[in-house]
Amino acid sequence: MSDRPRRRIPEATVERLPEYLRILSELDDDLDHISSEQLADLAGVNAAKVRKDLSYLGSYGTRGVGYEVAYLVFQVRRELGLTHDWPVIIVGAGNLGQALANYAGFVDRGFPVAGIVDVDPAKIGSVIGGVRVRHVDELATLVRSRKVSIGVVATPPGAAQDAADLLVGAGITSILNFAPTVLSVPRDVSVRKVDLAVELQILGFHEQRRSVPSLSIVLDADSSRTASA
Amino acid sequence: MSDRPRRRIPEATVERLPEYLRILSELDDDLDHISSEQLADLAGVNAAKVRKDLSYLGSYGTRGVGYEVAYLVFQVRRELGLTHDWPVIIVGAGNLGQALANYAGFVDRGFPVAGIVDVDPAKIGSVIGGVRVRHVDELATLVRSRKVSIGVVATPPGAAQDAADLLVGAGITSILNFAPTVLSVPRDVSVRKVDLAVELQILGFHEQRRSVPSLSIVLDADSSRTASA
DNA sequence: CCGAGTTCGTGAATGTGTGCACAAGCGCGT
DNA sequence: ACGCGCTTGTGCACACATTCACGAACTCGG
Repeated sequence: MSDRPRRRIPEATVERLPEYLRILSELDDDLDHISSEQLADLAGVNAAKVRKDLSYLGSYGTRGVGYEVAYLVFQVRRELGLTHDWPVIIVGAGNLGQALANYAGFVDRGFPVAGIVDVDPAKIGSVIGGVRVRHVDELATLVRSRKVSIGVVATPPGAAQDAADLLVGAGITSILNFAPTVLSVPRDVSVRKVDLAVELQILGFHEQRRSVPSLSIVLDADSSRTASA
Repeated sequence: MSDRPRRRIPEATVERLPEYLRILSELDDDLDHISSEQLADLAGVNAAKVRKDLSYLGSYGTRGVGYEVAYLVFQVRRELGLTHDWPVIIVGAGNLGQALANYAGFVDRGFPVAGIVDVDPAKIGSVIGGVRVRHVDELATLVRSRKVSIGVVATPPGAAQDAADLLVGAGITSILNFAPTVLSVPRDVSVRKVDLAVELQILGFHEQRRSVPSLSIVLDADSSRTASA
């Protein structure tokens, strides 16, 4: 109850912790300890990185033994703020919004869908993933009554900024944006963006490089981004 | 025709170029030049970064004037390998696979869906986004006949590694993985992963930090990740 | 043709992330 | 009780990324 090391955790580490957590959660129950090397293999990174990442949480490993899985899971969850669920609200019930609402991975990992809203009367009332689609006018009410702090923007690009404004107005402080648009929000609101086409374009870049090693020798191994376990 | 500076482009820059490209493509036609500062505002980054990023492509700006939009678009597209389309194949016709196939942003930005495959007989034959769902056995044939080099894994986690193996076996060299699983692939295959729940967990982490500024003062401004345009 | 104003391109400084390599600590067998 | 083998935790060096700051190059008005 008393301890809280509270070191500052590097952003790069924060982005890897969820992956470690997923892997640890899926391990066989009869495996009670895991070494940094085993975890590293499963996560497709190197062992030193795993140790350094975990060391930011405190010294939860035992030399010569490894990390106790159950305890480590608990610590990572605590650090990520997963001691309780974080309800999310989805704006936009199009293809993507529907897929997201149906995606079991959300609720499984602590992010139940508290609501879906849209402007299209044809969609309102239909039930997706167990949640009824409501009119966007009810957004603020929903956010407040369900104590939602995370919003997901799954609208067409043209409506994304409006959606963000609505979310911010309703008191949302974190936004996950799937629209190919840069959102403008107050500084104290966090935004993460996932642009599917951007991911493909990055792959396309490397793909193209691959076929033109002509000049500039082949000093471009690019072994990062690939895994081996 | 002759020139090709071919400097090595940093990965961080590669990840931003698609965003610049999108913004530039959406600009008014009557705007023929743009300054690094304007572009930076639109992209939510700082101007020096834009200039440095663009400088890796060569010196395509004019001091005192800015960058000629049309020419810059051309150069960025060339650098990203977008001089021609890159057909993609989607494995998995579930909610996410369907949403992806329906997503106009793919074809609009040069990544037409050459095929969708699944194992479920109930799904095979249905048409999504103008493409008919085929049996996964036809994957290799499709890949080869349509010269597909990019695969998208949109299967449940348990089937993701099998899907990746099939893609690699068929000759795919880049994979975009939406399944919450670490894929193991030969070193010469590029993999990018998008895990929706991970994104939420990262937001959750910051969300939780927000509510506990108690100790450790408030030295955590975290102004990155937000934009202002 | 010159000077004021603008904007690029980039060297240098700073900040962040990675990975090696090794001392310190733990468990187990004898 | 002790030594051996294993694994963590971390200092350090290097690589990568960001930002500043300023000279160079351009436009335009007079």
